[in-house]
Amino acid sequence: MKLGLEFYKQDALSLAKNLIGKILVRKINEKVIKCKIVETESYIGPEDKACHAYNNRRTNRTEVMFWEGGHAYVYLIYGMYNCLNIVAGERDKPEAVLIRALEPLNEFEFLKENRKIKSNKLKDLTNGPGKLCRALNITKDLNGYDLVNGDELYILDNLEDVHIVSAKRINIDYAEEYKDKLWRFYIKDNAFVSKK
DNA sequence: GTACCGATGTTCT
DNA sequence: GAACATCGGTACC
Repeated sequence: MKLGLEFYKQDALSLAKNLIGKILVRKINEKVIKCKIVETESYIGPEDKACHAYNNRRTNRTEVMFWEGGHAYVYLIYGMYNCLNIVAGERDKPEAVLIRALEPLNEFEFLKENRKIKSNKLKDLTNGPGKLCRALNITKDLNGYDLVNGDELYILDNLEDVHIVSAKRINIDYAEEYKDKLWRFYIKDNAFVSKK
């Protein structure tokens, strides 16, 4: 069953944990690509120095984080890669959950064609935030997309039991006392997690 | 296996 | 002009 508005209205920390194990669905033309979410990170403005919306910084880029939960926040990083976030919580509270890694469940050939890399390992297709966006053709066109009412990108519930562990977030050394927060979550021993 | 490096563009100082 | 929530290739163990 598709996750509804109430699910996305929880705070980013709970949402990051509760998104683990859920099924991300990407519809492109007639293809319906399904992937299990195996790794996430919380970004909680205005207090979090690692968050783009730290100190309530509200710009064209961060605007979507201020929207109601259930929207996609997609931004460009290092000039080459897009990153997909799920906006959490209430309107005017800038919180989001970064999707860091996915486990593909179908359409493996489609994902591989999008990635254009030498590796033949399935896990190399989606074990990082920039990689999974390229594999699923997620670009800034989807920034602000409505995951509750849209059908090109949405998330399905999954009742499967998962063993979640928490860890420090990745590559935010500039965030001072917030860099060591255990705001990253992933499925223990899952091969598709980006970093142990 | 690890280490380094370049690619690339938007945002903010 | 610098920084940046990254990645893939190459070089070397």
